[in-house]
Amino acid sequence: MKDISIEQAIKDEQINLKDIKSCPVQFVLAVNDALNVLTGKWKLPIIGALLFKSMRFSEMKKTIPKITSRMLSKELKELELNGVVKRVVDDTTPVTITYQLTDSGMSLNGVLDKILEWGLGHRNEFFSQA
Amino acid sequence: MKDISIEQAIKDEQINLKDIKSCPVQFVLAVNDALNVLTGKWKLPIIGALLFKSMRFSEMKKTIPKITSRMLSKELKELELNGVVKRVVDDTTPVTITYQLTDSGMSLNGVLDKILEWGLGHRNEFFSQA
DNA sequence: TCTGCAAGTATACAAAAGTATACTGATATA
DNA sequence: TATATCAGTATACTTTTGTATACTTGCAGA
Repeated sequence: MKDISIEQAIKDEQINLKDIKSCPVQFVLAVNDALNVLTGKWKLPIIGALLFKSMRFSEMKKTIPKITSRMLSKELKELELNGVVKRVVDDTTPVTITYQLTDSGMSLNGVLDKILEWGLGHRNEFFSQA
Repeated sequence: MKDISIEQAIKDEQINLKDIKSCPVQFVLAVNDALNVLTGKWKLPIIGALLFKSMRFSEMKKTIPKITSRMLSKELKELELNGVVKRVVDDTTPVTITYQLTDSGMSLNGVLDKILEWGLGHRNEFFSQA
């Protein structure tokens, strides 16, 4: 068997996603990446805001209810470090700083759709039997 | 406009998932449900184990490296409360207790696939440019 | 009777995540 | 000159999460 990447193997359907949930390190790492990007009290509101449109720090503070400067700053740094958010410095006077999602960040939209779908289905099932 | 459920509206494509990420309470709650079920250090290992097969407490302890009784117990209770895990008491002597995923729990498989997919794509993009 | 498993509980502690509040330094506007 | 905005930092504190370790009750087998 040729030595190809996991991603290629998946594309080629040599590996079927459903059958390997309990498996290799790379997969665990990938899932963890995704969950780290999504968890904590403020990640979702921040990503949600930026999915709507790119914004400046102060605008985000107004948009996201109850968030403090400290948390917004902290979370934005983390998201930037994880390659989900881009901090763009525009060379006006005074400088304008804009936060926007990277391509990866944008593609979280699909993940969130799936999560939302599950959540709605789950609530239906759960509350109908309870 | 008739008064129909949100889920129906989505099915009927009167609402498009992409356009309402920053919107109604029900949606925020649903996404939160899903994330609560997935976050914390041990939720994923536990769900992963149970996706593989139903298990008893002691078997889970052996299967999941480093988890303590306290954490396993705590997390299982929470997952049960959230309708993701079922605790089945089998009336043998002595009684046998088995943990298994509910239908909702099983359907997390699809969500995890999507998350995994994003994680792999993200790692690719991220490490190729760094 | 002694040992050990099963399915946890109890207590104490450490570390991570989040909150509250005040402050900066540079620029812009009244 | 006084005030306000922007893009954050700094410090101290509380809450939530997770760890370590020991213990419990009921039964089974040697």
